[in-house]
Amino acid sequence: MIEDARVLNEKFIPQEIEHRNDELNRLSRALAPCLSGGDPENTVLYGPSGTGKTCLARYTLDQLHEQSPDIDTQYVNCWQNYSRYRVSKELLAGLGVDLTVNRHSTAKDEYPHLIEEALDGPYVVILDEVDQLQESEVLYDLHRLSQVTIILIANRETELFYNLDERVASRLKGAARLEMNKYTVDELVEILQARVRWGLAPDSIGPEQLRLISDIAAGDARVGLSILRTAAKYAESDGLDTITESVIEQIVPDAREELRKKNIEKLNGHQVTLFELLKEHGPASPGDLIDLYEEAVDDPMSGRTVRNYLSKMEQYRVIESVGRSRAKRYQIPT
DNA sequence: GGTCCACAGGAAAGATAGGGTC
DNA sequence: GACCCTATCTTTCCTGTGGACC
Repeated sequence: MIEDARVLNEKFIPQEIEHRNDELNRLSRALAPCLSGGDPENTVLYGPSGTGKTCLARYTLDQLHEQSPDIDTQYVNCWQNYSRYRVSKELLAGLGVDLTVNRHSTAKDEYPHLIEEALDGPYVVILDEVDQLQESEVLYDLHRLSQVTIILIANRETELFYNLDERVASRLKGAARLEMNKYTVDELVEILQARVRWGLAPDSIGPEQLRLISDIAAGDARVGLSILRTAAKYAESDGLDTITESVIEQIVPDAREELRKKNIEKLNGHQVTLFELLKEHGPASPGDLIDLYEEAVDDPMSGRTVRNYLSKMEQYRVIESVGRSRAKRYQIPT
């Protein structure tokens, strides 16, 4: 049934972007001056997860690079690369420079100079999940480099600017803004139809089943793709010719679990213990959770560190919190 | 309204690891 | 090998906030 598994992967960049024509045109226009030696605009893309922000940005950069191979581009995920050092390292890697060679003898203030030295023309970079950056100075560094154009991707615009250093925020206020809204059911059906055309055998899933997946995904293309991918794998392993509604309903919990597992893999041992405790004991206050954790492990981290862990786990969407202050409880998302 | 307590999170300092330099 | 420098992680201390209770 599965003819090209890559197509069903959320990281796959399609040949055409569906239902984002306006956003695509605006982003292309903002970057177009790169091609003529002009002054491109920095851009902020924001909107809920699964609305195609990353896909749109990467697609646009691929097109730009295709039109002019002299333009360097780089994608950096700030969730994994949250410090000034890590972002700079990725940006230098995009220019063919390995920062790890001099890692322990390079002052942070030297990073922008190293990037400037390595530049040989326009450099367009995507900073995905930029609201996860812990050291926003890197944005200040990049803003000062005239050859660098940045595309910032975040879930909420207000949170992005709220967390930024004042001087960085004021410099980015002039950047172009593109808001990406959730897909409608019809739009998501068409997006999934295209993936089915490219990646699955003909007639392996009908429009009614795709509509059911889109309904369940509630405008989130990432969830929709995960359900489609899991359903195709399930049907294939069971020797079925088509993905039926009962298959879809059966695998939805597995598809959601698959998405959660990807995030759990990013946790350290202490964080996994906290997750398991929460799964075992149900909703718990931070204080109770810390008590349980201290009983469960031989060499526990301090309460402050555990709070940092819980905060990070919430950002990973592995756990969620309800209530505030004393009424606050952590729980596993349903 | 005042007090207590739990919680969140910032700041500073300490510990550790590891590469560069002499 | 000793020392220096840097990144990263952790801990301690502290302040601010908000709910519960009197």
